[in-house]
Amino acid sequence: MTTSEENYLKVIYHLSNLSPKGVNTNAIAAMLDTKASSVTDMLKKLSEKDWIHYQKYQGVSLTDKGKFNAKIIVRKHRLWEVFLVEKLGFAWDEVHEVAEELEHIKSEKLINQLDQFLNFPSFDPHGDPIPNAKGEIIKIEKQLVSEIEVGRTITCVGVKDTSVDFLQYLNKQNISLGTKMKVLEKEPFDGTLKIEINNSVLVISDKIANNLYVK
Amino acid sequence: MTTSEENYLKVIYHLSNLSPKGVNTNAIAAMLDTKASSVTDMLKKLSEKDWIHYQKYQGVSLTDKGKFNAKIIVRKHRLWEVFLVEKLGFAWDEVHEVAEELEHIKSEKLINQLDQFLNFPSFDPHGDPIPNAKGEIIKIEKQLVSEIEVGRTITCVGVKDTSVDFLQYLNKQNISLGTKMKVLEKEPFDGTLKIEINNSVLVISDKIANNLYVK
DNA sequence: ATATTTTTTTAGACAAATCTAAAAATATTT
DNA sequence: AAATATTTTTAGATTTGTCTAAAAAAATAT
Repeated sequence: MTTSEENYLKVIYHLSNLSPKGVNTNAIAAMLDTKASSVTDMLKKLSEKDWIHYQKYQGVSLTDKGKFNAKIIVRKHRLWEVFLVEKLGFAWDEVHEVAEELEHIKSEKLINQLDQFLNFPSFDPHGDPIPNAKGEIIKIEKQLVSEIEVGRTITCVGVKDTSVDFLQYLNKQNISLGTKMKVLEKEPFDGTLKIEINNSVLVISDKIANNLYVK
Repeated sequence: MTTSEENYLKVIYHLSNLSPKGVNTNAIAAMLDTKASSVTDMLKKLSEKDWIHYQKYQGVSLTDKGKFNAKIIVRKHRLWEVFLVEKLGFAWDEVHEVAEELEHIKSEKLINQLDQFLNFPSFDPHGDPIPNAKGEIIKIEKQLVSEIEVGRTITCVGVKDTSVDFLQYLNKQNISLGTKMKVLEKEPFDGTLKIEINNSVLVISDKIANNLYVK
């Protein structure tokens, strides 16, 4: 399995969660910052190897084999992120790029020993679940801040967007996994929220509220 | 710098220590398990980038820039080997292949944090010195067992050959870094040695004696 | 239902790294 | 010093993953 093939599988896996009917060529191209024609070429190859169901013009979905492979790549990515943060002192906004490279290292022993070394973590530094060696994932119930009714007290358990910009915004506001907050007020017009954090009041946009998972 | 370019630099670096006059195309091809014509192609490219001195038919040597880059790759390789052995419980004969992949991960922060995490080790699991971030290497005086005169007591400090076969032979004989031994007898005909290890006597071939470093 | 727009695919080209086969340069032998 | 052998390079082809431009299919709008 080449690095390129792995990247396609991973992207199809992530997009499948959003559009279970079938993933579009253009969506894949956008995620991988490449051209639709390149995607079509690769889809043929992945289909050849029985990792995706592919019919011209119909969008794609992962086969069981493909889904398992994708989960193992996600597992590797997230375990390396834990390693970078817990052991090497990286911040949560610094890990993605490096993990993108590390996830392609090919050694089952490496990843399983790493898992053990990290004490079999269930979640990565962004609150995303880490598949185990069999590809199984723990799903926890979590909601976006935007879905919480006024008055509830909640705990931050993850982020939807993992971009550097968003993570650094959260750093600036002293919000991290485990941070407790209370929804004070909701503006119906634009979805802006007033929340209480660390005994002070913060106004957040609907875009922020739509990218922060809480419980 | 591509993975392929990095592998060429590393091989030229290692071969330069053996033949300081200039490294041959064929020698590089043999080390990289590729064809001489492929090597020539790459040598032109590396020369283009000012990492090697290259003149047709004359063999190559590293420029200062090239040598520095090579040392950083070696640094990465050896640090990862330490990580695999010390933190993930790999045996010294299991680390090479994985480290060959890990050495190509591109992040200065990663490698310097890893260095710190490992407590700035000076030697890798095979006793080879680890260049620091500036590319500086500590050289210790070490000799091959084959060069030791009869009667001396010595300590194993490294291996020349790092192949799985050789390392597993040493495992089998309970020889590792730090193992003390005494040269009891030398057979002039074929270089076979009798040595005392852990209060028992072991006969080793000249090939073994020529690949074990001691002090 | 037809026209228009958008999405997807095809056809053909390109760059990187490799290969084979043949030519050129160098080294070795007689 | 000439003949032979070895090493190295060149020329041209191949593979992988990508690209552009154009064609085909599907979706949307009129």
